[in-house]
Amino acid sequence: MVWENELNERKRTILKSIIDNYIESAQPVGSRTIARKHELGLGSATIRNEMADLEELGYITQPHTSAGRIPSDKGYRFYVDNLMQVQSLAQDEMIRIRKAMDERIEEINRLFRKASIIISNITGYTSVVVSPQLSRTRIKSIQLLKIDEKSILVVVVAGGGIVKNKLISHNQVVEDAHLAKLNQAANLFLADKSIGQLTMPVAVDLQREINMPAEVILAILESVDECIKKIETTDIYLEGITNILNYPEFSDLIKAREILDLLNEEEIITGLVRSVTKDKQFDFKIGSENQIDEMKDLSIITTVYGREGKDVGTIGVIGPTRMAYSKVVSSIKYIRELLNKEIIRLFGDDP
Amino acid sequence: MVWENELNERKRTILKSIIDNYIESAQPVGSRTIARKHELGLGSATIRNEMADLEELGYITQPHTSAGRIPSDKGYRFYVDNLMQVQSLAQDEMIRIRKAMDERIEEINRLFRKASIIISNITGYTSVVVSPQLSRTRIKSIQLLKIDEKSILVVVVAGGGIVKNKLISHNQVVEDAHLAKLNQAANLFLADKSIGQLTMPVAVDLQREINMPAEVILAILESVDECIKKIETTDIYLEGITNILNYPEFSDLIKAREILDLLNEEEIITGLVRSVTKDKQFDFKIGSENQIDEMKDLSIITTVYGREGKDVGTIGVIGPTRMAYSKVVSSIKYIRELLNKEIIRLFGDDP
DNA sequence: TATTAGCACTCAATGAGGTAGAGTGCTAAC
DNA sequence: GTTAGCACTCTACCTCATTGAGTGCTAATA
Repeated sequence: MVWENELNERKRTILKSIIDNYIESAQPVGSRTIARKHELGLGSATIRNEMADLEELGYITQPHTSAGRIPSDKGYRFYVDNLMQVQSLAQDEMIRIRKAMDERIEEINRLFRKASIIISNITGYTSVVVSPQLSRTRIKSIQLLKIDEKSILVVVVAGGGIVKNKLISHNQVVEDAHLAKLNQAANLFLADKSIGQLTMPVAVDLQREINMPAEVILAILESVDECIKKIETTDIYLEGITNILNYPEFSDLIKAREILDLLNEEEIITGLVRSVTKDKQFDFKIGSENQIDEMKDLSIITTVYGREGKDVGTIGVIGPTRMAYSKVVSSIKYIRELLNKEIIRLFGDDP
Repeated sequence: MVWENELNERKRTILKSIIDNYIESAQPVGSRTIARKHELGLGSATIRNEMADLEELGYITQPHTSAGRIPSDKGYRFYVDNLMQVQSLAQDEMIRIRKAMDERIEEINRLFRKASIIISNITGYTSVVVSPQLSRTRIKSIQLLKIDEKSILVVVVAGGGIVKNKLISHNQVVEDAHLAKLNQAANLFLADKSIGQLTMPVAVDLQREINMPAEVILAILESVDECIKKIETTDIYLEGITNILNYPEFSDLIKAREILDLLNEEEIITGLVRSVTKDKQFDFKIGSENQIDEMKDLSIITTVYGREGKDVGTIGVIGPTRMAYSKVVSSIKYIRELLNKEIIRLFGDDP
């Protein structure tokens, strides 16, 4: 791994300068550029020597002999770990974000989508928001409704305005009293947290009490389970996918298409994003650190949001490895703050 | 418009040959190619003369003096109206589609998504499915559920497994009896088809009967209305958006991005697709026939599906003007057939 | 010993010139 | 009416030379 003290102060300054420059210009950075720009009082030759060292250590590379240097993944890694300065957002950007978030949203899913859109707008990259994984302790109520003679609607309600339902059709007439009984049973199982273990025997037991075919009972209970699973499933909100086409590193059509297709695979993205981020920390996955080959020129920055320790979701940005890391971090930080406020407003003091 | 008899038999044959060729090769088609390929017994010079005529009439154009000809929008229009031969799908493709559609789906929305995916897979273009606009006569039941002391869930169920709901929070304790009354009232309004006209006065009227604040009553009735509106709203399922990157005419990054962004604007696509298609007919919008400027190199083929005369949705394909029109038509035809069967299975004999 | 000026060298990018080939339009002959 | 033939046009492609940014190395300097 990166040996923290491998680089003296001067090398760090030069590396930072190279990376900052490259992030902005997308062009390999030469020694003269650094000498001129940065007031180090050093000549370009000295910087050339340092750059040769940095290259040997693997922090930067040369596209070809007579070009400047570009950061390697290792270089970016050192940058985000040690060099990057994160300033807070400019006042006008904060205002812009606040304005966009202003509208009161009562459905939590729409809130996530909105947050995602704002992030991609502000950063210019692709944004990703993964909803928190809600535990079933969050479920408030289960209801079975008779829609007509031959169909029953299962409704499961959780905190935060989340409602899932499933309609079941059968060819048995179900009596109201029986349905009420089943309703009770389902809620009981829920309290028990054991609804996941519903099996045929349980249904047979119930059947003794209420005069309904075991299949119908089973179908109903399975639907309840399905709704609960839906609540427990995380949703993913990706926005600004086509933004990556704005960056010169993806001007190759074939590569661009590959990446767009990848970003459209929600499961893959979910896998990539589900990081083991510690509370409030930012997690960086730079280029090839994302195992997947197609991601070798992309970085992902993620962090968690939500009420501490309880149900946390992930929020992040996907962009080229040459990403404005500090800008992205400060943007996410600010949006997370607003998002958390909204979540608390919506979920209130639920367990 | 196109003067139907402007073209004699030979010109038609040549035009068809040019277009078929161009659709396949994406290369301008020269006179020799036509002379060689097509057994017309004509020399290339004769065909050159005919092509000059066709160009003057506006059916084909030349990218530059020494290139072959490519069809103009007018040429494509004549092609789809008069020349195109639609054969039925190859046996193995039918099997492929049937296999993909095989899984029994109970939720109509998932059915539409699946159909959309299959179309884009089979054709290689972007597919679009717009769900039918359901009229409120289709609504089966409205239910108001008390979730806890301070929240009420509105559930509206329509045919085809469609369920919409909305959760309302308030700071009034609502009694069960009152809720039941409200429930009745909502269903009454529904039968009346006048729920759209709910206004404050109505709520005040209701308030006389049941002891609840007018705001709460109004909020509930408004939510009912909102759910009904959601049911009446069409959904759109776009798949295979990135497919257009496969075609050489969009190898220009800037143009590609423009088109991808356009395709991501669901409202615009809905507008484009909502055609005045007559029953069962296919509707072609070729290139600049789609008013929108960014669409000038794209064509849209749409048709309707669903139970005749009742609630029809739109199904279609968006691709380059150089599209395999006949292949697309036969694919859509076949998928529509399967889709209709499923719809009848799901909706049964509802009104 | 650290720094730097100077210089030879490398390589991508750019542009000019030249060629090949696909295709056309026109003319004259069939 | 059809077509062979030919001059012409234009793009695509190749090659070659030039430019300029940037490097590494060496020798001189502080």
